[in-house]
Amino acid sequence: MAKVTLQDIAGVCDVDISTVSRALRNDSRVTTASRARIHAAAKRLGYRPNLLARNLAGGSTRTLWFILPSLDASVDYRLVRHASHHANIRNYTLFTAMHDCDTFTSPSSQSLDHYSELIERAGQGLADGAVILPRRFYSDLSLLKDLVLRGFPIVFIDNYVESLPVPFVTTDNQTAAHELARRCVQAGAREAILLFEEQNAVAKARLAGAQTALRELGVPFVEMHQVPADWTPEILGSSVAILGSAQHYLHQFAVRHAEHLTGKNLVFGVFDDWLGEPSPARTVIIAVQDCETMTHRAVNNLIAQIEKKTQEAPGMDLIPIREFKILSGSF
Amino acid sequence: MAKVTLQDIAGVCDVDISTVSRALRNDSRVTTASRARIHAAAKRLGYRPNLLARNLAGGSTRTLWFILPSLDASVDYRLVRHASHHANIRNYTLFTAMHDCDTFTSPSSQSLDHYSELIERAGQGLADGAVILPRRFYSDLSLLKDLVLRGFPIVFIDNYVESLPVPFVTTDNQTAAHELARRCVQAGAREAILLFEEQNAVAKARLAGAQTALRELGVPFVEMHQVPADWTPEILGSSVAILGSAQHYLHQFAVRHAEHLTGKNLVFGVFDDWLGEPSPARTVIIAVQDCETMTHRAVNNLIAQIEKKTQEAPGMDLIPIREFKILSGSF
DNA sequence: TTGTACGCGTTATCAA
DNA sequence: TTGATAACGCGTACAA
Repeated sequence: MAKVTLQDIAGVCDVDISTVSRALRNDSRVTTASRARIHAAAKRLGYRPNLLARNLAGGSTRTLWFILPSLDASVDYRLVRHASHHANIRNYTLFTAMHDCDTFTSPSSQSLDHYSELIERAGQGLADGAVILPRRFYSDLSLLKDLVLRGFPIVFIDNYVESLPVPFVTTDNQTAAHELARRCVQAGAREAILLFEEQNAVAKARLAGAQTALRELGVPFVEMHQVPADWTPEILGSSVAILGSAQHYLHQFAVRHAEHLTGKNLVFGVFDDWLGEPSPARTVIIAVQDCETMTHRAVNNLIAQIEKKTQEAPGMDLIPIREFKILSGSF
Repeated sequence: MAKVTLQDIAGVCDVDISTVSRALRNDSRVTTASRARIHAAAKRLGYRPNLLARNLAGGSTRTLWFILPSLDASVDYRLVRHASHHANIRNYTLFTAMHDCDTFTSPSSQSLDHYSELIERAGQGLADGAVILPRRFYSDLSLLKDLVLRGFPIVFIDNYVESLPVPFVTTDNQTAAHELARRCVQAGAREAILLFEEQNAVAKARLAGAQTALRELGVPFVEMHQVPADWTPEILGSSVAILGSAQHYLHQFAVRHAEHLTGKNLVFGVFDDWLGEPSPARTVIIAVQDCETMTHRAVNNLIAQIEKKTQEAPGMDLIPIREFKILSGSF
């Protein structure tokens, strides 16, 4: 790895290092002749600018980080994809940093360490700002709080941490779940099972939306995080809707209670994605989040913070669902 | 974003900047007293070391890049996860860089630009080495070739580019597909449809393995990338195996030919993952790649190149399948 | 149009 | 044990 520097080129071309620097940046104040000569020499020697040095001198990296726990849900990947796209448009490079990557031997502690380390590094000059997707509540918010207080540009996406004055953009989950539940009933369901957990803001909003819709429609439902003691699957009627945040939860639940669900007329209501056949449901209704708009808003807000150096008014940016898809079996 | 530097701390504590540097790195040659004083001041002022400067001075970033087109297949995510884990163990930080993130308006050119940009940046001081997953054949290999020739440490994973002398690690796809086909026949299939494309090394190896197995067992098959002109789905018998690289391809094929497949006794053979019920198949046999071993080998090889500064003997490291899973329907 | 000199923040090598 | 000083590679006012 012989590293070629501006100095080396300067030596070969017999000019000063600063002339080389200007020539390679196509500064108009350099003779066309020597500019060509210098470019040729640079190419011949295999010169590559050192980004560390350039960023250190320039005071900016034009780099953003997208910090999130994992990429195992396809919606996460879609967010990263679109965020990267919008960052590129604004002439920034976006890097993905995941902090649940290291949860093999000792899940909780390792993961927390890795999370802290990322938050820590974000403010150490490697990035100009960060989009953060906080999937759960972190026990230790001090590092994040420090970062915010020091004025490091941050935008939350999808989920948020209530106690921090940071702008965030998320789906209007309550309205989305309301509509999703309504459509499930419209598709024939006469009772419903809600699989939304209560532990994060997103699921909480979805639970609230679905509850409201079902109450308005007079459709009875149970929530699986607080199953009534006397409830057994046997009391189910023949037309049931099951709503949850991801295929994973619905399928797991269906398999576990397969004996009671077989033969029923099932409608699944889910967010973002469904792979394969709807089975055992007759129909799957999918609420697809608008990842493109979400990331567009998030990245623009972040860059505004960076370039204007002024914190955007922190607040919630609620994005509507992009579309509702209906999936019916082919067999 | 008031940036606090060593200089600021030095001013407050009335010592030299180099003493501060040593104190904060817990160098034993600093008085316990002043070390405490300096640490306190650093904490009070909210000092964060600038990683750009540190890496520039130190000549190394202890950072690896995992460059890949996308993360839409779950196996990709698993590779990144494990690679990050192994990098952390060796005290490196691994970043994920995707180059198909930018394929919305003008797929081919944009994506190529982004790919080139990443390859270019990898060698510009931001990383010490890179694990590269080349999903397809890139039209322009010159940048990559340059990087290799300049001695930048690289390891290919999963797929590879034949003309480059770079070590790579991949699954023993031929043996895997051979076994997968054998198991499908064992599960009752009397003929087979192979959906492996011919365009990349991985699929080619899988195709070859499956072909060999089926010939050995005397089971007739068709390849869907070169369907015989006179072939129509109607000639299918009642027990058919369909083999492909991912759920996506199998399901798409099944839906397209639903009318001819309904009622048949189907066995699916697939790699890595299957979400939801096997429907329309009776059984899905899944060949799960050993991502942990693959990334372990790749990262270790990469770090060996970096630290010993000697190119490891380039060659193919073939990893066996981790396990074969069998998925049967619950309904 | 080109060269000089300094700054970016940190580490490391000398003296003292 | 500490302080001065030189790298690290590049950008850029300022002077020539």
